[in-house]
Amino acid sequence: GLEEPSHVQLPFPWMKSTKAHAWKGQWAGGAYSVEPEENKRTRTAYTRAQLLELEKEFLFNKYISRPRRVELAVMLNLTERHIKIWFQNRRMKWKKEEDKKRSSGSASGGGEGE
Amino acid sequence: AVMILRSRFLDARRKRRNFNKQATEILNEYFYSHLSNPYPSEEAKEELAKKCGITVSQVSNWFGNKRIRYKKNIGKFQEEANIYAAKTAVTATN
DNA sequence: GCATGATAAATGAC
DNA sequence: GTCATTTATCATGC
Repeated sequence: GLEEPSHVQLPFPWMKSTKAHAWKGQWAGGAYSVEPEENKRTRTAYTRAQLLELEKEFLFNKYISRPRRVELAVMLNLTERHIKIWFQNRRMKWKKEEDKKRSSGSASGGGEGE
Repeated sequence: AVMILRSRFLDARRKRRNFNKQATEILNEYFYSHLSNPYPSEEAKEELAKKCGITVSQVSNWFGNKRIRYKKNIGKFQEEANIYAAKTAVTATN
């Protein structure tokens, strides 16, 4: 017969996917009815040329203006949203790198380099 | 259509080394004793980092990976969950 | 051959 | 806008 799970793992809220749940039902027959793969979150793979241009622009300034963003979007065949998000992520990365430099140069220890 | 080309050159060397068994032990203990909400505060992350001998970023990476991989396949981690559940009779009520 | 840590798009809270 | 996080993907370890 069917074994009854005596202490089923509670489906805590954090275990639910926020958007585009790409995986199949984990507790099917239980609490949730997870849809099959709908729209998988697409991860755009930027080309070398695109990244090069973006990096160049970032070197020029960390914040991109709206007009320039439109221009760049056309030039690189990307959406404005792509550009916007790329700059946001790039700034975070930059900040992290700067943080690392600072901590590495001052107080004892911290040399986490290669 | 969005053509996803695999032009992944060496953007960065993602060198990785596995953590100590002891570090993994500590991280897992925290994870399974806070399974209802496995999101350590910044303070908790720092403490874990110190105890494990790794950086705070590495702690964040570990929990990020653990959460997504756990919820993607809960069954796979059931055995591990039982082990750590028995190991720590701790109040997980945050 | 998958397990695992790191990186980077993409999302969402604020 | 920042920023922690999610998610896919990558590179490595074993």
